[in-house]
Amino acid sequence: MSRPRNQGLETREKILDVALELFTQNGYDKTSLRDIAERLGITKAALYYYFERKEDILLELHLRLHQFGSELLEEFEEIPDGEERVAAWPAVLDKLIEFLIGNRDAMLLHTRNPGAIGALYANERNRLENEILEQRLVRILSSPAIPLEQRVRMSCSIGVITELFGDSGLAFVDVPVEELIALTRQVVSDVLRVPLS
Amino acid sequence: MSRPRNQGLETREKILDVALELFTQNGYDKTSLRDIAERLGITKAALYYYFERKEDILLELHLRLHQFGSELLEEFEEIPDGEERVAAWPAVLDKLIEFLIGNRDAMLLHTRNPGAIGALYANERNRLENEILEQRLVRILSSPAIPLEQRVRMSCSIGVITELFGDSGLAFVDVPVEELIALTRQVVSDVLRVPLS
DNA sequence: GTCTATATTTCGATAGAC
DNA sequence: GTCTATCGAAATATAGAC
Repeated sequence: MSRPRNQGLETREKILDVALELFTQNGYDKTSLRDIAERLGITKAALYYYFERKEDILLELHLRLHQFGSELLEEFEEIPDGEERVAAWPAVLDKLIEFLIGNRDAMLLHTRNPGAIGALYANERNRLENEILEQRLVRILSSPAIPLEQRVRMSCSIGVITELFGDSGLAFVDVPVEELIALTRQVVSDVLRVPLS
Repeated sequence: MSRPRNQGLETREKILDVALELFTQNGYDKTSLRDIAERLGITKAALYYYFERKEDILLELHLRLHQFGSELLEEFEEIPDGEERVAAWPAVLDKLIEFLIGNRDAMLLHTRNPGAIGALYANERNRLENEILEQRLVRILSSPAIPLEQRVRMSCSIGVITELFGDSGLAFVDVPVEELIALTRQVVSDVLRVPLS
């Protein structure tokens, strides 16, 4: 029967939601704290109760993706290097597709604000996590246990997915999502030269 | 024997060159007119002699790409719709690869400044040209004379190229450019399910 | 064509009342 | 938790001399 005490947390989440939308739509630099505040019906100053700096809002949105990437890599790294990883790669792509569908805005935020995201490197925790994630992916794609051509194809497969569910998707808006996914998986299969699950 | 009177034009070109570099490197919003002026050894105010507004510099850089895209589309549109266009698509990709290699900065300018580029939509001429170019590409990729799967593959092939010569190329810096191009063409060939020239 | 000087605007951030 | 009011910095843009 107690009145919910989490209004603060709700407001904080709303700030992040609105910020994600505006940062994605209009760009981080061109989105002022005033824009965010007005959308929420509060004032600019109120935002400073929840976030010390504007950058901290972007940072929190960014670190969410680290979580997904890290978990995905962790699963994959448990697989022995070489042929087994090549065989397991399609499953990684499936999970990536699923994630991109559910987080289009979050992905757009990054692809459309590389400068602002890059500035987050000033944050020590973020820089460290980024470097580790990149090293882990590059290590996977640089393995001598996998032929160069196959590694290029693994990289290309990521490109195909990000393209179709990113900018280029405009031409196929009429195609049902499920059919588009099926076609994507088919193309990815050809890129990897192995059938998907 | 007459002293060249085109110093103005040369300065104008230099402004565009420096602007392209700084916009690409540091972002459009984070590049001030002062930055550009100082690099050229002139003052901020002098820039206003050549360009009425900062945006006009970006606009001129942008419209250059319209030229390439329009010419590429024009060639392709002369080909009869259907099988013949499917057969001609690989040649389009070759030209695209060649262009991307020779204009990496110009491409980076766009991919890294979607907000600023998007703001150019306020310019009537630019908005018109953009819409026409997009319509022309969408029309090509929407043709009922080409099976859906093939059209998706045509779209994906663009994605593969932009990916490998864009962000994802980091993992293969040690691979010679020529070899990387060869591998790219091989993957593109698989995506399209036709051999490249 | 280029300069100095300045007007004007916008934004991130802070202080303090309620 | 939210507000009003304001500061300081930086950027775009303009005016007018040379």
